[in-house]
Amino acid sequence: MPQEENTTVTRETAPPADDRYDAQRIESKWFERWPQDGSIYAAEHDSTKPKYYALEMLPYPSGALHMGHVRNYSIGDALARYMWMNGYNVLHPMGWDSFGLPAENAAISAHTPPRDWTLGNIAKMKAQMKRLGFAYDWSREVTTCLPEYYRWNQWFFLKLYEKGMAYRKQSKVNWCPKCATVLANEQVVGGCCWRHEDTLVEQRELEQWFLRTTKYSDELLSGLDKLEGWPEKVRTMQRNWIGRSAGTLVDFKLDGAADSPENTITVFTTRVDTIFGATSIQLAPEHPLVTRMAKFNDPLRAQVEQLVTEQRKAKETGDIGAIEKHGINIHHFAVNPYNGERLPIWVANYIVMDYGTGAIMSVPAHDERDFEFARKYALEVRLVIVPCPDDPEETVTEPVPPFTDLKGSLVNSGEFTGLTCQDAIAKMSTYAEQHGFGRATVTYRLKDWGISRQRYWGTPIPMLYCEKDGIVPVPEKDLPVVLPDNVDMTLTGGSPLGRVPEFVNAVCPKCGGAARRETDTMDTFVDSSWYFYRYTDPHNQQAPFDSKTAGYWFPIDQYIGGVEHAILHLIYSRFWTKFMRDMGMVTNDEPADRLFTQGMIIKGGAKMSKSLGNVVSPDEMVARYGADSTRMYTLFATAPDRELDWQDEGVEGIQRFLSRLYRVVTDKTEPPARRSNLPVEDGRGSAARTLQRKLHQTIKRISHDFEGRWHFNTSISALMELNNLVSGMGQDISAGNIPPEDLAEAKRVLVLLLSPFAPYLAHELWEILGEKGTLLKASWPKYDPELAKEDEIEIPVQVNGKLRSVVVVPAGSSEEIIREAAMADAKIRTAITGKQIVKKIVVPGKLVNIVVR
RNA sequence: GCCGGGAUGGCGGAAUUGGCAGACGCAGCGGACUCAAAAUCCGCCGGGCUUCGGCCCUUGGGGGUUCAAGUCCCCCUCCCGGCACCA
Repeated sequence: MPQEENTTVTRETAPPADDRYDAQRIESKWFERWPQDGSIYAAEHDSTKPKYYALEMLPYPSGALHMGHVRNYSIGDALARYMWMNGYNVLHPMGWDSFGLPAENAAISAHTPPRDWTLGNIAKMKAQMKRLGFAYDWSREVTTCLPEYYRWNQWFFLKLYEKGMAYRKQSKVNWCPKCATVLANEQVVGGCCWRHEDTLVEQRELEQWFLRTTKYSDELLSGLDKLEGWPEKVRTMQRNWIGRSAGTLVDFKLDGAADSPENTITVFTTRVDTIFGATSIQLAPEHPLVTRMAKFNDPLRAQVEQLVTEQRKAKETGDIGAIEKHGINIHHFAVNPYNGERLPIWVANYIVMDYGTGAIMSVPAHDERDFEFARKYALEVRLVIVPCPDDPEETVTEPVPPFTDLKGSLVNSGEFTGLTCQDAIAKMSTYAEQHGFGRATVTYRLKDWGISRQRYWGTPIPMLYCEKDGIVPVPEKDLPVVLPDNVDMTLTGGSPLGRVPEFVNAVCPKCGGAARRETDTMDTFVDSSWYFYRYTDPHNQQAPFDSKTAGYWFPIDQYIGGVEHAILHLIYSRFWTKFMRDMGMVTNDEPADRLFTQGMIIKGGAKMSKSLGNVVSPDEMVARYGADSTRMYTLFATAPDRELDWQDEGVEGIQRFLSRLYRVVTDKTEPPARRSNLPVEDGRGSAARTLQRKLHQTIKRISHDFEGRWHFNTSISALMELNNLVSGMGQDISAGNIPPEDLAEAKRVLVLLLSPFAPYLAHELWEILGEKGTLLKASWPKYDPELAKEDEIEIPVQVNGKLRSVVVVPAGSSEEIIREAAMADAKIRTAITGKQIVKKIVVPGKLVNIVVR
């Protein structure tokens, strides 16, 4: 075919650019038009409007956004936009959790200074966020690795130190050999490092800085009950983590030894009521008494060491719950202070040192583990609890051990015989206290937070060590202690900062003599524990933030992020808020009123990962389908809290939908000047009424989704239904069955409802419709419940619970009318012919069921 | 072992209070447009039977409550997440 002809054909058939939805054209146009600093999304300083603080968890600047981020931020952005349209003064900020190990690793492998690497990544990711059209006020951007921010970490550390909430202690700590640093308990997952899931964590003895999180153990726990806007799952995880356990401490004296603290074994038990059934004492292999006794006893030491090794191995591999119980009888005895009985002391592999006191009383009759152990070594099983039946008539039979039920009463228990278990626990604890050999106590799994890290890329801990004055805090006026540049990062052990003399060598502020700087840096979870307060007052030079300003914005109305932070970040943040409250900096008890945890994204049944090669890149999706389609798909594929199974074809589907919507809104078909079929009375024929009803129903559904369940997948379905209806009404429109103002209203509403999900296209269409005001602050449409109601409804008619017909009646019809309509229906008459009607169930507005025999 | 969440067409999922199971989308099939293809538009689309009127089965499995169960109750299987000899 000749070249010229071909060109002509193309010109004639290809529609002008504006007639087709062209995501790239529209998105680049609006990208240029929206200010780069996000100033159109700025919160108002002084506002009579109600406030709304919408917050998404800030990312670590790894170099590129992944789909999980896109999902997280698409949810938050839709919410923020919805709130703006509802007239709220919205705070919607973003920042960078930018300290941390990957920057150091990059420095080693790519010879790029951590700072350059990090800031470069931030620039890339910020550009991605802007391209995706997220509505952030960038003037409030917080970057935790900059001195403007981390100086306040140091300031907080000084305050914590002043209040005795930060302290230094020597202790066994978790050490990840790959990270070459200490980890908090929260960062150890199944015995392995949270960042290196194949690397076992070692135990090392080190001097560390700790924050006294345990001061708030009780409040952190009880506060969970009030956090009704948090997922039950997260609250349960935190409860488990805090691990409160009420029990009794009981001192057992070593038989035949001098009366001294070292010769006392304190056991922790939640069931002191069973103590008359104790037949041995079990110690953890690492218990101090065991260490002492084994010191000059080589055979025993060898045996104990084996138990220790075995226990550690089991702990590391996570099988501690499954190891076979065994132990060693060390041929010493302890005295039960309640009855003076001598109990043999054993060392057992199922007793761990880091819970309770590392010593238990073994009650085989009333504890499954003790029972298992006792059976192996043929130890005595002595019943001291019998069941209390609910029905007093029931005869009490002797239980089969191990009987662990708390619904029982005591037997063979001296003066406590006859008491119920609950009563006995209280009375026996008091008894122990009165006689000086024990007391009621509460233990927690939650430990103080070790924050020292032997790494470079973190906040320097503002402390000095002076030969003369000991530990001396850096004076507030000398903050920030700036992280030096040009630090050798190669992994030779010890803190990299320790190899920078200009940093280490300092002057003692007390005596003016030489002092050494602390060379450890802070755990990066310190940074994220309070960053959201800084957003409210990001440029403050005098304080982390102004209390009044924070008081206006806090608590966060909605916090959105991944469930992987359910424990770590969210417990530390709650702790920090409580500390700041007690300092008088804030008045709220909790940082966030409501929390939402979005589901993971998977592809082909597996988590996206480089090794599986199933990673979907946001950049690629945006280039291929546009930001609107990409974002909208993450909301459409499933409800936001569920796992999302990624399918590229699904994004195409959304793109097709946006194309159809574009066509519907830009369609120029005008109704004829003279209207034909419009009834005079109510001004609306059935087609017009159908459109009107659907319009109001759609506004209702989407508004409800925002206010309640957040099932944006059904919001988008509703939008599709509305769009399908309008696009199928071409004939009615050209025939003049739809009043032009109704059609215009439908298009307007369609664009308004679209805007939280697909802001680029919505802005383009808003302009095409000739709307003047900014879409961002246009009013969210209101629905009229009357107009949303159906005029006629279909009532299914069942016979014996099986669908046999459907009758149409006016909405709101009485039971009587519906019954008659059902009975008059031909199909129903056939179905019930020759049968006896037993019952007719008519549920107005719902259905009819005729029961026949 | 304990706690939480889940299982619905070929696929992702809907069904808000016990009331027509399968909305919406994807894939597939058929048709229109086209020389053709893509794009777009229209129609069909859980399974089985059918005399084409319909009939029967179907929400992981088994039992129950009810006129009526995906939804409530009891038992069981599997999957995901958390905790775990926690004394």
